[in-house]
Amino acid sequence: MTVRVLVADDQDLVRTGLSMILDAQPGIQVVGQAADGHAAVELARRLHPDVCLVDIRMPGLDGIEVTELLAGRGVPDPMAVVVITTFDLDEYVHGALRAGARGFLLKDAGPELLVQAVHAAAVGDALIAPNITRRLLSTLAAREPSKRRTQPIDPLTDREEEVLALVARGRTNAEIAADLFIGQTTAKTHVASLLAKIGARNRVEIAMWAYDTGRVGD
Amino acid sequence: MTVRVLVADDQDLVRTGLSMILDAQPGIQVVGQAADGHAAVELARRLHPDVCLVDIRMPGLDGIEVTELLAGRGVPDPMAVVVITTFDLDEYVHGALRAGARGFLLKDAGPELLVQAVHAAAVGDALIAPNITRRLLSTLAAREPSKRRTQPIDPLTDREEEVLALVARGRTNAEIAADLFIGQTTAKTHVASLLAKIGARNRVEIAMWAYDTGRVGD
DNA sequence: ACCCCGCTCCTCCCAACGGCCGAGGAGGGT
DNA sequence: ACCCTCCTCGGCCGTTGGGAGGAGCGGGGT
Repeated sequence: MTVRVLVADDQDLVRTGLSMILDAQPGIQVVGQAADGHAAVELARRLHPDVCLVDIRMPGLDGIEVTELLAGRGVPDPMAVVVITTFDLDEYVHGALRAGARGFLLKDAGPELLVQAVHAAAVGDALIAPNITRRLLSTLAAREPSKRRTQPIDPLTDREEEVLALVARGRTNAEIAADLFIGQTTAKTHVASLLAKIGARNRVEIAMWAYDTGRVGD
Repeated sequence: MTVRVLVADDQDLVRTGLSMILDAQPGIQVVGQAADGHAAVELARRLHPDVCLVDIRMPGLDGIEVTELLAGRGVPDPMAVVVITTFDLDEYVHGALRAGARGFLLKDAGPELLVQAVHAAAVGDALIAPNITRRLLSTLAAREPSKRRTQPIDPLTDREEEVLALVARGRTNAEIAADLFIGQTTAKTHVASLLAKIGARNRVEIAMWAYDTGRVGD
């Protein structure tokens, strides 16, 4: 049950350093090393390691592109990729996580964190360095403050919620009627109720409200 | 430079257990314990601990409400709150993080993780349990895949971008015309171009597209 | 000089939308 | 029994939206 790891970093010292740290750990075995992105992808596909530890700055393919290829959406057999970098840049973090990374570390992190991140990735979990997590949380929180802003006013009925979802998806009254097996008149009635309750002037404002309150688009 | 911690949990055994784990740690001192939400808030405000460790399930105020009061937006002197729970529910996680938590742990986590989370919170960082991070990442990734999905097709002109923004905000053609100092006919022309370029069937779909591609709502 | 493109504006037409009125039936609460 | 809410549906009517034409003007590129 040892975790098989592939280490990819273009700096020889860093790469061997990381490998030694991991290899010294019981339960972890470094099965391959790569010095550039292309080699990393090729090795990963050949060795099928449990976890790939990849640096962002690499010649050829950078770490994010490697992650995209190994763990991105649409990849048939996604692998666990932990991204590591020297530079604490938001674009790196977002890029890596969007690409499907199962972990993100800075090189100034301690060895314990590295080991924990590898183990977490191996079992399908993900570990992000605490100093990065903090900023991630603030952007995360800033992104969804709503849900209370315009909500206090109204309890929507079940039917209205259904209609709301359809309106917010751009369906016409006729389509809504067909989807819900009701007459268009009824569909119009529900839409009218929504307009009144939400205080919207047209269905686009209904859609906006749905997005802002998180009822759609999540 | 010891970290002063407040532990809040309604279960006596768990609370004292957590306290003992932390107190046994060099550099960490438990300065207070609370068995319900109200006591936690009151104690926290009196003792000003460096980190508050709060359970979610508590009588009176639950952990999320406590977090909101101690670290929420609008709080003058926000404190570092680490939330801990037995139940791995998405609503808990989102609620806690939105409330301003600087950490999130499950009770089945190891003592090391707890200690690391406290230290991270103390210095302003945040640590989230790996098994939670993983799901957090997937919802995070699912939320912003766009920006590429429907974009490849069309370069919008400057004017169209302006009209797009207004359409997505629910303005009528007449209002758009007034805002941009153009005739409504022209406004309609731009909207028609948008419909064609984006492939939308009505202005709600234009608004949807605007939200999905991140041109509005960020 | 030319053409292409973006911005502007026009007309005609019909479907969709939204406001306004009313009304009946099912279900829960008192 | 009564009331109240929700869901269902009808008609009328003015406004808005969206499709299909065409057209003039200015700037940049060849």
